[in-house]
Amino acid sequence: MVSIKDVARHAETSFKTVSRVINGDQRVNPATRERVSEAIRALGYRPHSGARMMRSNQSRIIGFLSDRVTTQPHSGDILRGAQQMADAHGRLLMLFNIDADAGDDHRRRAFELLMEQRVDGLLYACDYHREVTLPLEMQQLPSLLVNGFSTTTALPALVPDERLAAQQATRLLLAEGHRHIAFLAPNPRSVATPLRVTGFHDALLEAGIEPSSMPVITACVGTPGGEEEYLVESAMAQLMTAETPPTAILCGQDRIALQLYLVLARRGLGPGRDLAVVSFDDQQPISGALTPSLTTMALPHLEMGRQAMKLLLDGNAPSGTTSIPFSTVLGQSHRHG
Amino acid sequence: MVSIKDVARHAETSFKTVSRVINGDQRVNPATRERVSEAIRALGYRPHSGARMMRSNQSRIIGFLSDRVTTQPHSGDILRGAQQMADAHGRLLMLFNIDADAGDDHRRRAFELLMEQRVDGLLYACDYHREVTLPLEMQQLPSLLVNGFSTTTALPALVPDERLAAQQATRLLLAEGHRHIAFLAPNPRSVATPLRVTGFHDALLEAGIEPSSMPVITACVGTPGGEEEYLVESAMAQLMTAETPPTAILCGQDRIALQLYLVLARRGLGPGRDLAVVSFDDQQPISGALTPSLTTMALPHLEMGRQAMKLLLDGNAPSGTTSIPFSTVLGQSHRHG
DNA sequence: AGTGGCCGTGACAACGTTGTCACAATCATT
DNA sequence: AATGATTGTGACAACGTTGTCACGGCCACT
Repeated sequence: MVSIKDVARHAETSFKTVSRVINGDQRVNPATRERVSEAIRALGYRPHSGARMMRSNQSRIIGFLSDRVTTQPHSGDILRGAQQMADAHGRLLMLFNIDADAGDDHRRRAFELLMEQRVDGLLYACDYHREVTLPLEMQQLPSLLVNGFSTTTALPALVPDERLAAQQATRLLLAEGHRHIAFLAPNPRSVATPLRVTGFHDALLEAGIEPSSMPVITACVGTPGGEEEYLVESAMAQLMTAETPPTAILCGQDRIALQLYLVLARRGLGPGRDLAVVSFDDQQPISGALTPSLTTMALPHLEMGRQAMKLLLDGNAPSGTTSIPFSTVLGQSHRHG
Repeated sequence: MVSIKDVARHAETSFKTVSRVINGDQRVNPATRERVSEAIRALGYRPHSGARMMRSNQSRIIGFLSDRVTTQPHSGDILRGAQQMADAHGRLLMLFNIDADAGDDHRRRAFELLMEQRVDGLLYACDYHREVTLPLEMQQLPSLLVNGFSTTTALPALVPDERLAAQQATRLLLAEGHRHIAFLAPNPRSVATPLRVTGFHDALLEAGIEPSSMPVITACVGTPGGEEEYLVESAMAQLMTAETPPTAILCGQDRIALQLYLVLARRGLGPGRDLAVVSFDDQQPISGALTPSLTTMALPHLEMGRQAMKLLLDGNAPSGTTSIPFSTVLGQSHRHG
């Protein structure tokens, strides 16, 4: 492999001067600089990151510990956002994925391997919004938690603003004139669920509606991130036979919305025509395939990834947990019937 | 940061002996070895990958160039599989994602950055099965293409066996006794489409059915991997009013199956009851949420990732393009009505 | 007892880079 | 014209590790 000394020989100068050119040092004669640049091109020289790392004592690498991020389809955007921002700051990403069945020692080993790479910082990303127990060693270097929170460490964390998203989604339906809105709530074992219910209620209160008068029905049970079962059929049967059936349904997640579309189709009802539907998450395979197009609150995965990396690199992450707003994807399904 | 010399001082030996212990050299007195191990633990020593890299002239890092892999939800499993296998072989993964809007120079820069890291090998993964033009420089080091193929370079490549999957899916329906099967074909601009049609026809021929007697209708148009539109409603209208309507539908992808479920629901028909349905891809958000459960041919993303990494590390990748079989996910939807 | 081989250990150089210091040449200042 | 500052350049050490070589001590042979 061609080194800085080979370049120096070719450009007939000292290897130190070559180093200066590479690092953009101004105090180099333009003519010399040109000779050196030419030699670099001619020889196809590439700086050796290992040597640089040793001298400068920093790697310009950020570790990305992904807690099953690639398992759940849509959260991969966290990774994408982080990578975008890392690249914009001239950093590289070293990825280590931890699978569901992995124990605590596996995670510790992953951490250890990244430390051996002398990563300048560490992002720990979860597949879905939940609590995690982190290796305490993570506090040894600049670290940030994405899409999760930890009560055992004081690391800064970024999570989606579930409450606000629910509030905004509900406002959307209220603005269309709906006064009878049901919430098909997601898995009660998910941390997002109570927050989304709160947001739902907050919006109702704003509009002067008594929250307890609006039905909240659990439409998904099972293990979050694992095997889940949907109860949309029975929930809708219950709702539609009530004294005052809802004119709008807030679905706790896109999978529930998908089920709802099917139930409505079987009943000859059209979303956005006979019944307004708004959902959460914006899981592309679903939201991109449903017709009429689904109005959904998109999880800010990309944005969380970007922000997390930015905060990490700027070194000014606020301690504690920061909530990132969802973005609203307007489809046809929330329209008034 | 604590170095090998600090450990040596603490263990009262030479730093060379410490190096031997770290690298598992057998010719070290057990007592000394124990003293050194103890010192390593006590001081929290971690080998410096940069220094090792420089001496040994290899990084034990594999570059992963992802051509929008994290954009399309389900293909992230390629990354996951590659990481699993890399870890099993004591390698780390350096990730670089190229976004859709990025030009050729962006890709070349990504390659250059990975080369500066002195990666020992390179995986180039595509978000969906398609042709790519690769930077020719990739032939400078062991590289492998995953989920795509290149006609401009001779790099080994792994792709899903679309033809076989379609053949197997069709056999499944034939085994249930169906003799009138329609294929709702995916995007004609996708490379998978003609291969899946061929597999469909191969299975029909095996069963002694004239392929041209079975309808193949395009049910998805637009830009593959981008904005797509589905034509399932009209396709089904056409099929169900035909002289001999099909008793089974082969859906070219899960998104089409999702649409089909909706169309059938509106017509009061049940998949797996009134009409058999088999699909492709196993996009979890869809296949995991549909009821009755969808029988679908799962894209071998995880397996391709694992195999690609294994072939790369073993250094015996067969030249040319290798097809990897799908796996069959049996649900209820393919049952006989 | 003398010879050869093995075992455990250490001295030293080298990998490719950057930081520190120094030096000569040029320029601006007194 | 002498002095000081600046500019361009190079010599050298150092980062943390591993490969090469060599050395002393012990054992098993002749």
